Amino acid sequence: MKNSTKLDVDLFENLKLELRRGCLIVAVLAQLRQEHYGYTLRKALDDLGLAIDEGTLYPLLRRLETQGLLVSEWREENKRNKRFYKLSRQGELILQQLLQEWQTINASLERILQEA
Amino acid sequence: MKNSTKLDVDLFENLKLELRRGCLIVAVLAQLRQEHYGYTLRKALDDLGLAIDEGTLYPLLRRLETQGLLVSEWREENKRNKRFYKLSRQGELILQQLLQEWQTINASLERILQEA
DNA sequence: AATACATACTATGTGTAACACAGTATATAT
DNA sequence: ATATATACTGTGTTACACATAGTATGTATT
Repeated sequence: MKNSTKLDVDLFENLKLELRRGCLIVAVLAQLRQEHYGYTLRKALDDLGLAIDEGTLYPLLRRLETQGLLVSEWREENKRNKRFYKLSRQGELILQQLLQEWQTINASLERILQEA
Repeated sequence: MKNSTKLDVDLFENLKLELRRGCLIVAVLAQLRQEHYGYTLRKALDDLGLAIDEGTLYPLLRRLETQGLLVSEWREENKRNKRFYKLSRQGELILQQLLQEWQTINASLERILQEA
């Protein structure tokens, strides 16, 4: 029968996804300091423990390119066409700022955890 | 004239908000190991460097209660009625899991950053 | 040579939730 | 009497993830 919608999905899974969401953007930007294309980028993140669905990663890449953080090139490699992405100049700047924010958040969370 | 929509808002601000979003949930849950009401919870988070808009915090609290992670009580204190929230049993469990996930993400991000 | 599987990306619909903005209301200070 | 801080509620818009499905080519297997 299996009639599962987003509603039945395990509550913790959803919260975990929400927690990852913002972090994934940082992870993607950081990875793209070196050129990658979607498929291997996804594998790389997966290996690092940051699994991301195709239907999430590809739209994210396009969105980040639209926002000017990435630049891409459609190129042939090993007889196959692939879209290669890498960080733009602006992307580098934003990445640095986001990493700083990340530190701040980390510090805040650690302070909260020490409270109780 | 001022015709600002979400689109004109500074790009970095949006990304920062996205990064915070998931973390805020963890921060809120962690803070609510001790009872708080909305207003002081917000101030506390603000002091920790995790500023959150009223229009974001209150709906979040209601949502987390609906999901069973928080329990609340409408009570008078200093001649004013306030809604006091605290972590439920299930909330404690979820918080522990989310903190674990947080460690994992942190470790992954650090590995990425060491790469280049 | 046919089939299956891995690779690689695209397209569309739906649901959720943040955020902007505005509103309600009481206590305290000036 | 008025302003300000406190404390919460309500509504609409926008944006994005995720689910799902589709397209298409290369390589390995039988």
